[in-house]
Amino acid sequence: MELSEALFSLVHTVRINMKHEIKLLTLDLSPMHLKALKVISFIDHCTGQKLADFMGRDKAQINRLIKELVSQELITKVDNEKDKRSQFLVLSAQGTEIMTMFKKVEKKVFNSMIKDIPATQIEDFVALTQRLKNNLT
Amino acid sequence: MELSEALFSLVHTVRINMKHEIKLLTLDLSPMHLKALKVISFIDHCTGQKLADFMGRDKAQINRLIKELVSQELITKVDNEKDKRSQFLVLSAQGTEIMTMFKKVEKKVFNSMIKDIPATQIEDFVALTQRLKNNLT
DNA sequence: CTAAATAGTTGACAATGTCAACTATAATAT
DNA sequence: ATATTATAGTTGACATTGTCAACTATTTAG
Repeated sequence: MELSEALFSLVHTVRINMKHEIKLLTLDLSPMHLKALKVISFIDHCTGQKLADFMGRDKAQINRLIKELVSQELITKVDNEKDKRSQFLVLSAQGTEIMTMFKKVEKKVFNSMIKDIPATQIEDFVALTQRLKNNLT
Repeated sequence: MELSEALFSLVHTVRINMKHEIKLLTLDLSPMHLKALKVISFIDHCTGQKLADFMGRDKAQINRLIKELVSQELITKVDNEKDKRSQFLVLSAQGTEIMTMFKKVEKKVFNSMIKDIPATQIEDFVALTQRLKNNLT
């Protein structure tokens, strides 16, 4: 089987599983909001612009998304002293809690995925994955 | 690095690259339409229902998507003699042409990704990818 | 210091996604 | 065989998400 097909097929299956598990959490959060929260927690000193760039979306939409996350008290905006045009997005206690739940679910899915594979083999796999990524960026 | 992070990060980078390359094709086709076309060419004897299931979307939306692809003459509907409720979706010559271009772009991205990796290592990688997938389904 | 670039904001609108109701056909259980 | 239930597709109304262009405030470059 081709690498492209194998890779997309795996990720598709992972996504289906994640989607199912996340539904069980009944988070009352749309997929976009959850994804944004994830990216905010992932990117160092995340701003609206960085979020828009990473998600490959229009900044208008991202701006509204941020407003909603702020009004839901999942994130707060912190002034950037170095650049007064922008503000940093940081998770609130509640936002952090949701990300913790999310990561738990992610771990559950990935653990069942690697259940019978030796750790060294997974380490090699991760190493190659990173190498492949570096070839593109 | 965690497997989940490595995997999502790789796929994210691949998607960004693919998106960029596809833009250069100036296909005049929305992302959804292209994705649907891809799934139709991928799934054996694809019907509207199968397409909706695979894409994890509402069948109402999928139905409209199909109508548009038909009116753009990228696919045709073929009656299913075994089940008169459903019709098979098949690519037209033009739809096939677009998929050929798409696969070419995909190959280009993946080739630059694996450029310096021995073929046997890629084969092992693909094998493990499939094994991981089977652990989830 | 001026001009160009960047971060964010907003309004208007377009594309995508969802829900519920409906028809036609098929599968299942008496 | 027929009544019941399930499935494939279709449609209208509506909700969410995504895009474009114009604008302000700040920063950077010439």
